[in-house]
Amino acid sequence: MNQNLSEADLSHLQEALSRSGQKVTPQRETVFKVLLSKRDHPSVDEVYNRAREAMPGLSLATVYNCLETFVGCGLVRQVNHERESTRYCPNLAPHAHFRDKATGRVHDIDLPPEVLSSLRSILPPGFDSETIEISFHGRTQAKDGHAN
Amino acid sequence: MNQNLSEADLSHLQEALSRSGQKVTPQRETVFKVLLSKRDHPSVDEVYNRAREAMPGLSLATVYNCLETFVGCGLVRQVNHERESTRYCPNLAPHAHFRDKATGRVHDIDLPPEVLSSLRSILPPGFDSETIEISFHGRTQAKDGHAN
DNA sequence: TGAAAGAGTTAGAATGACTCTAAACCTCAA
DNA sequence: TTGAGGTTTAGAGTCATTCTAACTCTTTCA
Ligand SMILES: [Mn+2]
Ligand SMILES: [Mn+2]
Ligand SMILES: [Zn+2]
Ligand SMILES: [Zn+2]
Repeated sequence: MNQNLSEADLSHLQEALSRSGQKVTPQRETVFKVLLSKRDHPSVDEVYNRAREAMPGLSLATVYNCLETFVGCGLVRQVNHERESTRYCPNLAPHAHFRDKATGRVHDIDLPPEVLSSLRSILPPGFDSETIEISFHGRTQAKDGHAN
Repeated sequence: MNQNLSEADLSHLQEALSRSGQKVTPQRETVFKVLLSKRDHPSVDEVYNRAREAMPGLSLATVYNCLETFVGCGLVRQVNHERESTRYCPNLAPHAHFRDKATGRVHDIDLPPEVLSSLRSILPPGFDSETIEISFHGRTQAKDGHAN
């Protein structure tokens, strides 16, 4: 949970921010690192709590601001399930989400191109989709075993 | 927007409610009728406003209660898009939702069985899904023409 | 050097969809 | 009649999120 952002991750951040005229700041680095180091779709509060370990003065408002900024420049995706609080996901590959009814945990489900296009194909003419959100809800067999 | 519930719709309501030990009431009939008569995925407030035309004394709390009851006995589905307020849908066939970026309107998109099963097939072993939610977000060509 | 500008951060207030509470209301069956 | 239990209701409460306005930091250039 410590260690700095890798050179590659930092330039990814740098790149995406400057593309929309914004700057890398210590707060943004910290929040981004939190998202990358444990990809369990944390809520704002979870991000806040984790980030404060590295940067105790960080405010909740800033965490909201950073996350909004990241979403705006395509660095992370928001994940919503029903009316629960919004979670954040730095996985930029096309994927669906599976929420485990029992634990509340959210898992990434890889979305193969052919499934994605079969989905697009159900849209009638005249419907141009920019984003698709797919979320499963159910149970997982408890053969987990790893921390995370 | 007036006219009573058809015999068939009323017994559908009756049936579903009694299956879970609950009763048909004038409020539930009114709210259910609102959902059936304009299937545009209204929010709670929209349902409330429409329902009060037929039943002026109806309270917002009761609308929340009725809708929760209907969801509980499988008469309607909740539809969420990002953090917007929850909308309600009486279409029980498997379908996805398309939200028009420009108008905010939500459209039903029919979901063929083969697409549904291709979706289920992306789940790794051990993941048992009870519900799938699919929502598109984008624009529609304005060749509408009908009221509703 | 030393304002001034502008982006970013912060604490706390405000918002709003939703949920809860407790009293009133109904219906039905002793 | 009475009362049990489901339903409805107004209003209070909750909580994630957004807004506001003051503060800080960095950059620009007189
Ligand atoms: Mn979702
Ligand atoms: Mn949705
Ligand atoms: Zn994800
Ligand atoms: Zn629908």
